[in-house]
Amino acid sequence: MGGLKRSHTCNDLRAPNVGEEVTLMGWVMRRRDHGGVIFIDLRDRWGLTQVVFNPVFNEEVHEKAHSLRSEWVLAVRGKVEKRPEGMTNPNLTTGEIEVMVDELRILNTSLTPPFPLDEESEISDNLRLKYRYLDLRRLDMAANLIMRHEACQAIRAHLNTQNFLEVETPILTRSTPEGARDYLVPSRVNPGRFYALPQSPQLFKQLLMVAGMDRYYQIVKCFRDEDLRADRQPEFTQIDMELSFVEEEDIYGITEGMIASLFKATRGIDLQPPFPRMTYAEATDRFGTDRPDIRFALELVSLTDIVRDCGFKVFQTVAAKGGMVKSLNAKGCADFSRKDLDDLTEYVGQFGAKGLAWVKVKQGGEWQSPIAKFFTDAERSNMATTLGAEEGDLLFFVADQPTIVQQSLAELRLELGRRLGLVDKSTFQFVWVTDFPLLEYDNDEKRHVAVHHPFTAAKEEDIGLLLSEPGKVRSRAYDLVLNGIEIGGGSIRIHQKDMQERMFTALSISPAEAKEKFDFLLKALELGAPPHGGIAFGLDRLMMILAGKDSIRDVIAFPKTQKATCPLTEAPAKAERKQLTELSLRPDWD
RNA sequence: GGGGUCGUAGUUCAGUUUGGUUAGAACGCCGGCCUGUCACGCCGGAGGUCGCGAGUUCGAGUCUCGUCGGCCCCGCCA
Repeated sequence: MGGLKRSHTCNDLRAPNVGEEVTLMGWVMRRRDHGGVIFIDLRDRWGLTQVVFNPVFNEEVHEKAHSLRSEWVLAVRGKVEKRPEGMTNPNLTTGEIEVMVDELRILNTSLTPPFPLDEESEISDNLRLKYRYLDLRRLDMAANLIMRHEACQAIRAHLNTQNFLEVETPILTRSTPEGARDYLVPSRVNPGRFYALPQSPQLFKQLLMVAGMDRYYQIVKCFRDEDLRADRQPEFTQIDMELSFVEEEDIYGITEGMIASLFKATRGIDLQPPFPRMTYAEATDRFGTDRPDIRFALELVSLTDIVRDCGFKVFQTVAAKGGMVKSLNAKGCADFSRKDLDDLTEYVGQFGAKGLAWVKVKQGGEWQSPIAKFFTDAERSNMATTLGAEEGDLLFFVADQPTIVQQSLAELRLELGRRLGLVDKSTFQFVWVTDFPLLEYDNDEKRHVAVHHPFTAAKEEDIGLLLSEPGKVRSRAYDLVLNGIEIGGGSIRIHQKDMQERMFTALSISPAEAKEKFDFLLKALELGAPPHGGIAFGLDRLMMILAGKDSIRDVIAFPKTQKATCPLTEAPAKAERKQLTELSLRPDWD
């Protein structure tokens, strides 16, 4: 750097610095060459400072500055000057000053970048990821990483005051059944054996409780080999916590404090814990989902009992066969066009709904609807009352098996919320969802599987039902939902060996299989395991929401494409034959 | 595994509906002019494997089939 030493960043200098001699280093963001005076916006991670090359001030340096181009790396030494009257830039934090350059060092040149590095241009994801180091040089992307750093700092600071211990757990571990597909790593020294990358540090953090660590946390990578989404990457980061001698209320309190300090540190927002709570049963009943967006109403209304004996065969049959008829009232939407209704019908179709019945409530409460004629006056009036229907409203109905009704109406509700502008994007609405079912029946596997995971404790009063009516047992699991997005979940764990064995039985995991795969856990549970529980948060999703982005890729430095590739490194790549042989792998491809 | 959508200059896009002369625009880039700009301005210029491969046709950016890739979604994600 030619003996120059940086004195300030590009977001440091203000009016009080006028007169100081400073040295800045950074990238050429933009140049405005007037033939005479030349302006350069110099950029670093912190911001922009306008540096000026004036031939009257220093002719030699001005001459040299003509060659400067986008993204060249510079060191400039000069004097901070107050901008002339009327020339300040209120859009820049450094807009009151500029640096009159007396010495210019070109630290590196740059090819013309493959895409503009401003904040406005929308570049295709492929190109952004291929040149991610350029993409991240953009100030808005840098801001995301900076905010993520601040979030991690706030989390650590808060948990440290609460007597937590940060402990690392293995990345090379063993596959456990249930849950997502594992990433496998072959073992060279143990031919035919494989490590699995952790889907979460679940068992290790429980073992840390058995070890007496009492309060553990870790900001840790987790791996799941499943298909990607805007909010799902194959490797993602969890804020993982576990606590001993606690029950649900302790977890809620600790994490509400942590989330509050996180929001304060990153966005300056004062949240008001405690967050509202809702049981799983209530959430699915009112919103059709276990992650309700409570920023707007438009709740689902059950009509199953009302239409059980009605004249409309579709509804009647569904009700008779144990299905469900639910509805929602889109207030004031009776002016929706035929196309709107067709679009929405198609929309709910992708969630399995075979149709979307609708009613437009006209003058005097009269029904305009293809299905109006199937109902008696009394039935219509009964439904209208239940739905609070008024003139100008649009009523939607879905009749099917419960899972389809709930999901399609939950999604229809969100879609209507978006279309009608019901969502206040500036608010953060948290809700704890509690009392999840412990188990659900899996039609493919022909057995019950854990809704949360196999180490989740059942509610005391439901334990008796574990083997007789497993589907009715409620668990001590909880999720934290923010604006309709699941940002975290956890549970109070099973801490006694016999209870864990009964759980495996309920899951149709044989004692032999349990011994083979979970012997280490069962042993630990009979060697003084304390009562414990915990929770884990999706850091990427939290940051996505805090940064106001639609994809977690925007808050991850080097994310992967939807096909789980990295355009920058071109991972995954082919392996050398020799490497595979060393791993005792004999591929039958190529 | 499935559905949708996009792929044209370095970038972002128009052109594809209804096949037809030399594929356009803006920004960027290159050159010239310019001493107060801040998305500087003005003048000029260069720049194209229309993702790839077959096919239909006198003729394909445009139609058909296949294929590759980006994105969104369903399934999947304890």
